[in-house]
Amino acid sequence: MPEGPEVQSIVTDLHNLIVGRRILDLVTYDYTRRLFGEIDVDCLRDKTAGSKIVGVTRRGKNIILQLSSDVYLAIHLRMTGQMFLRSDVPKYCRLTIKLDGGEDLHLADVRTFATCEVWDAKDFETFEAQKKIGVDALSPSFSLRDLKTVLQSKRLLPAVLLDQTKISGLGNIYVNECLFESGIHPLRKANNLSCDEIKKLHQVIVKILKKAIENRGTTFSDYRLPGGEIGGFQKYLKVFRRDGEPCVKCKQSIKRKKSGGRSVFYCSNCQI
DNA sequence: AGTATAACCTGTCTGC
DNA sequence: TGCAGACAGGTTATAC
Repeated sequence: MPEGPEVQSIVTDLHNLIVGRRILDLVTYDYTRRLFGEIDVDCLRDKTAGSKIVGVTRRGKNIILQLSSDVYLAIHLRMTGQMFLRSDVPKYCRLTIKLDGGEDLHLADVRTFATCEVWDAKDFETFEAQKKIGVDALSPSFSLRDLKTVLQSKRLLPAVLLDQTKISGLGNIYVNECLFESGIHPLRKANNLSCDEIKKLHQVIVKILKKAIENRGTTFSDYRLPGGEIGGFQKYLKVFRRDGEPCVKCKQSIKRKKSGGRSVFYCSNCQI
C-alpha cells in the first residue's frame, strides 16, 4: 500500500493528532508474532504504559513513534497496513495502542506483512544505518548528485529506483509515473541515462512526490489516512494500472510487462 | 553482480 | 453460481 507520500501523509496526520497523548495500554489480536517477531508484548506493555507520545516521524517508509519512555516504535506497513485513530476496533486490527483522552491508535493489516520493531533511544540514532535506508527522495535535500550516484548501476531502472537501500520513498506507482513523465523507457539500464535524462528524472521525481503529498497519497484499495479518508493522487496517474488505455500524450495503448517480479506500465511511443 | 522466482498472507477480480 | 488463476502499493531469501 503505502509508498513514501502515503507514509508521509499518515505521519503528518498522526503527528498532529497524537503527539502529547499518553499511552494507557497495548492490545494485540491475531498474528501478533508476525507483527512483532520475537518481541515480548507483555514486556513492551510494561515499558510503554504511562509514557507519552513525543514525536511521530518517518525514516524511508517506516513510521517512527517516539515515546517519552526512551522507546521508539518503528512501524512498516508493507502492502496493506493501515493506521487509524478512532474509537472502535477496525477490521483486521493487529494492534491497538490505547490513549488517554479519546480515540485509540490502531494498526490494521489484511495481509499481515506489516512489522513493528522496538528500539531503545540510545540505539535509535543508528536506525537508518542499520536498516541501510538510502537517500530520501522526499527530502528537500535530495539532489541531482544523489540521483546520479544512485543510477551508477547496471540494473534496470525500476529495480534501482525501488531499492530502498539506494533511494528511499519510491514504490511501484511513483516509479512508473516518474519514468513516464520523464519520457524514459522502464526497461533501460540505470547507468545508460544521459545527463539530461537524469536531470529530467530528478526534476520529475521531486515534482511528482510533492504533488502526491499535497494530494495526501494514492488510494487504490487499502490506503487510508488515520481518520479514514482516502488519498487524492489516483486521479493524476497516467500509466500505473492503465494498461490497454490510450496514452494521455499520444493515444497509443499503454503497455504492461513484468520486470523484477513487478509490473511495469509505460507508453512505448513516448518513453524512449 | 544481475536477475528471476518464490515466499510471506488475504482479498478481489477475471474468465471459463 | 462456482471455481481456478492471476494479481496486489513491499521486502527478503534463495536459486540460476
